[in-house]
Amino acid sequence: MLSRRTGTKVPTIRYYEQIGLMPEPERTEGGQRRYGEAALDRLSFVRHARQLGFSLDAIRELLHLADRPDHDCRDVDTIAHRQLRQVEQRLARLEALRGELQRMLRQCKGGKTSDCRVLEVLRDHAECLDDH
Amino acid sequence: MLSRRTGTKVPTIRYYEQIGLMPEPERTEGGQRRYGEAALDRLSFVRHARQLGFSLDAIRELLHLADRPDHDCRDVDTIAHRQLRQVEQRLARLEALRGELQRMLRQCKGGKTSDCRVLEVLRDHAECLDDH
DNA sequence: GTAGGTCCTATAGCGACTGGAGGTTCACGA
DNA sequence: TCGTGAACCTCCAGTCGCTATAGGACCTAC
Repeated sequence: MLSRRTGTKVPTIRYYEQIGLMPEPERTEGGQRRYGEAALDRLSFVRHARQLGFSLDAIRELLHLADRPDHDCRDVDTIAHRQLRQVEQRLARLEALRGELQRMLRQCKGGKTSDCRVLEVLRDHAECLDDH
Repeated sequence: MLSRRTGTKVPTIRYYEQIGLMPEPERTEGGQRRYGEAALDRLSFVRHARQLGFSLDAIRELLHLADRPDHDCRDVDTIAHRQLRQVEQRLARLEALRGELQRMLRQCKGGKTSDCRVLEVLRDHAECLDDH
């Protein structure tokens, strides 16, 4: 049910429950979980934050803050900014990698692996432009 | 020694040995590892490829090809191109995330968490521009 | 009543390391 | 030659965020 309505695999929901991100739901007499609307909202929140790249720890903080409506929202802002900075750092790094890979591939003229430029670049770090 | 000369932690080298990326080196009488130049070169190659984002499996293939000097270098090219494509995909995804995070943060005007725009966006996926 | 699909728990695995415990060996200085 | 301290040894557990499997129990519809 919950699984299908949020596109989340069952073991994932189980996992969230285990680490305390999702509350333990009611059970039928036979022991199967039955979820309410609140659980659906919470799971949607978690999944969406995950898609935006937030860590489960960050999401735990966000949920904690969302449960305190009177709290100043500055803390939420801080977490989101932190996440943005992380994304920007990863972007910068990946852009550098892309450049290096492209440069490496441009130099390849075919032939034997013995004079393959790609392998040479990998062998000799000094040939790199940026110091990853 | 090897650890310091390549900036690789000892357990990491141990791990590479365990999964067969690094050969088992000679040992002293007391059982301690002693590495030669070949091991240094190989480890440098691995580390550099890792820094360029290649998976250990891809690196295994690359090493395999590097050991066959007469082989056509097209296979090397293929692996590097695959890697480039992966980097480009990750870049595209991260750029979308950055946009969404920035948009979310621009809307925040401070105040209580109860009307925090950031939390609202997380709650309501429909507010998102792209369908991550 | 029974067939099927979904659910249950528990456990192990992924990639690529990292860290710790508890003990051994090596290199260097006196 | 001995002592000391650093670096090594093996083995195992943990990280993150799931995912998969095995071997059952249950629930719903016909």
